[in-house]
Amino acid sequence: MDGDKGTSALSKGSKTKAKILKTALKLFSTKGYKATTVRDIAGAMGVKQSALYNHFKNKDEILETLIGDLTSSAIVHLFDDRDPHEAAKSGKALLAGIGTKFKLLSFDGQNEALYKLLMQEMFRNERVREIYNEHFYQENVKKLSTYLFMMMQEELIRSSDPLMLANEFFAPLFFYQMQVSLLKQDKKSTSSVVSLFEKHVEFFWESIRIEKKESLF
Amino acid sequence: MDGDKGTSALSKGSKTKAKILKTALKLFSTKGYKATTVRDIAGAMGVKQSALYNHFKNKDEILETLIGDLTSSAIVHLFDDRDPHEAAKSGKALLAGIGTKFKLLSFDGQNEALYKLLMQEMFRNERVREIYNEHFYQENVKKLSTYLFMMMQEELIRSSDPLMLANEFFAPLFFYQMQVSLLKQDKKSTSSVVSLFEKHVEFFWESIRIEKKESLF
DNA sequence: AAATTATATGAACAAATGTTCATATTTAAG
DNA sequence: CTTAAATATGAACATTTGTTCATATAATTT
Repeated sequence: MDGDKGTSALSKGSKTKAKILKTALKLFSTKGYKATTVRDIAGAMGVKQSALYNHFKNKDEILETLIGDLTSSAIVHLFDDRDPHEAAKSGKALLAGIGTKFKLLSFDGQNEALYKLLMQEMFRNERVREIYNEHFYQENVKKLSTYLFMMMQEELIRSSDPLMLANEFFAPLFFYQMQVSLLKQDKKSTSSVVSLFEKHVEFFWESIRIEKKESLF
Repeated sequence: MDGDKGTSALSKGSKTKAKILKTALKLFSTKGYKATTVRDIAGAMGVKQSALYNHFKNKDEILETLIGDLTSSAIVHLFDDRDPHEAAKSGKALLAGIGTKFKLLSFDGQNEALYKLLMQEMFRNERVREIYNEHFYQENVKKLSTYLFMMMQEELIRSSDPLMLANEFFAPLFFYQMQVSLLKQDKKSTSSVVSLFEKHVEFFWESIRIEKKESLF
């Protein structure tokens, strides 16, 4: 019934369902859930409103489905699941990778829409808040803090509160992602913000790294 | 007609108008603008819906007024207007002051509601986006970067890109403010985030300050 | 106290919106 | 080709929602 995306032999049915979700996401993220009507969604895909009810029980179920998809979205899976110890040893490269991932996600249309939906619904929908907090925030910050802790043990970075550091690394990336999203909405240039992603990684790393001992000289 | 707030001799009329705005802000920030009905607002203040139309042309005008108030809100005036040179000389104390201000604002009910309204409407209302960008973001970051530039000249902090630094200082404060707002919504403990405000200032300052020359020894 | 102004009420309306359903049309299976 | 299942349509519905307005009540001024 579901799953199996990417298969070209999909029954037309599930293709339509996917189209509804895609269209709804675009509209929800632009106008907000409440301000988007069932007619808007149907109209945008060249179909009458009643057709949607063959695929979803009601409007709420469309939102629920999108919210459910959030959990498997790219924005909640920041880390490749490679060996943690190896990852930690790579030091700055690991952080640079995360920075780049954030930057790229800012420019991925699908992710951008999900991000905007998240930001708008978070404040009025407890379930969205829960997903944001557990999957998007907590999970990533915790994972990051364990990496940072390992880096401390490897004496790559100075010893301090890993959770604090993880937050300090995470927060600006989140913020810059928001800035990109806002600028793009008005078709303004994003170049100044884009450079901030890299500058952040650089600045952060310089703040925590242990200067190589001049024992070589 | 307007202005003159704080005067106890206010005509009852403007008191009602203020009450409408206060109630509407509370509801808008909780349920979102579109999901809040005129009946909701009237009901919350124990009055019939039609009464509101003696004070505002329509529902939109209530939102417009609240948005207009954003400009004069505390969240856009982070800096006391004391002498810039004096402020810059105070170094870390200046940053600590801003950090504290952010923290306090997170726990001010009025500000919290405005913040939530801002966050929700920003993505679908161009005017809100403009106010956020110009008054809340740009203005503060620019001001902060001039302070940081002065600190560089005073050799209090290391020389680098002031605008980048300003963003790096600003972003986590913004993020932590959001976190507090979300946690409070579910009546969860905010203590861990609260400490992050101070830790951020500490971490940031340690990252940029120039270690006192050991010329004294 | 009378008159004027400001504010509140109740009832009503039109438009918008989510939803249903009987029927038509398309697609897939036997 | 026939049949069965899936999907789309048009029309209608019950609510919800923003708004208006004539009238009532309260407050302020003269």
